[in-house]
Amino acid sequence: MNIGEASDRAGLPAKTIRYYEDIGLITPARTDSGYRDFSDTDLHRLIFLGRARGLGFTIEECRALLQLYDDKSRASADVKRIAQQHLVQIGEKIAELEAMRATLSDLVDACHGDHRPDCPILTGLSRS
Amino acid sequence: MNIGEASDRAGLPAKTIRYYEDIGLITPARTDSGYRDFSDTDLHRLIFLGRARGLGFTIEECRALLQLYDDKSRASADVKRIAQQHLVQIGEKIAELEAMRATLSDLVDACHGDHRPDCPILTGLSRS
DNA sequence: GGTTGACGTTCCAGTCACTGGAACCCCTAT
DNA sequence: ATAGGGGTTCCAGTGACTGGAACGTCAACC
Repeated sequence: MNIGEASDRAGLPAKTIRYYEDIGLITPARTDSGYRDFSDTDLHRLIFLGRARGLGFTIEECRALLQLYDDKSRASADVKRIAQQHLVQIGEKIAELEAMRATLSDLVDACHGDHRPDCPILTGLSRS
Repeated sequence: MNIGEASDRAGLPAKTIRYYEDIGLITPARTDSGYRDFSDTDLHRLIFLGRARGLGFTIEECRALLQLYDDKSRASADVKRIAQQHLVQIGEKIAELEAMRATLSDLVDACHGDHRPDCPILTGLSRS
């Protein structure tokens, strides 16, 4: 199949697929005229990439996961370790955002939000 | 004060401060020899920027907030609106990360994590 | 067989918010 | 005079794409 169909079926923009080839995550075949020709295996890798990226894995983590995916003798523990590290990172990010939300929420609550120029949000942001 | 002291007192890398000048968020004076010369007002703006960025406001949001900060006749409602929009965005991001965490957590739980090659995480990522 | 239009190709530049590094200048102390 | 620790500019790179230009290919229709 060519890139349009692969794009539809994997749910990834064609641009992104070309980019993934550029950085060596996939290596689709080529037709005589130079069109990319995606096999089912290529498609599966693209779907895999879409999911893993959707779960917030970085490209390099995806590369590592794909290597494990290809490696028939991998230990599932290797995969689990990567996934668990990533879970920790997600947790940290959530905590960070929740701290932001709490701080900003306090500032917003303190702001009367009318036409007067006095604003606790700006004061809160600038106090040293 | 020159950039090193401003950097220390604002808690921002000198590189970042130069960048902020580049994109017009601050315009410190210059000495005869070309060194940047930060006033207290400049420092306050830097602190303001550091806080706002720390709360996840984008540079353009910071620019808008700084304009409101400078505008003696602003309405606090304008500031509140920006902050509330940002709160919504933070909430969305948290929800997204929590969905990721749930999915990935399920996959990790399903993985026995031993030396065997069979791995539910990889299977889960590739199933279409 | 010619034309149209959708699809494909490559390559370059831009995004966002910095960050690193090179090459150079200035200031103070010894 | 020199050494060092500042400062300066400018260019390039990050991550993960995305937009656009300029061009090639394919299938369908007349």
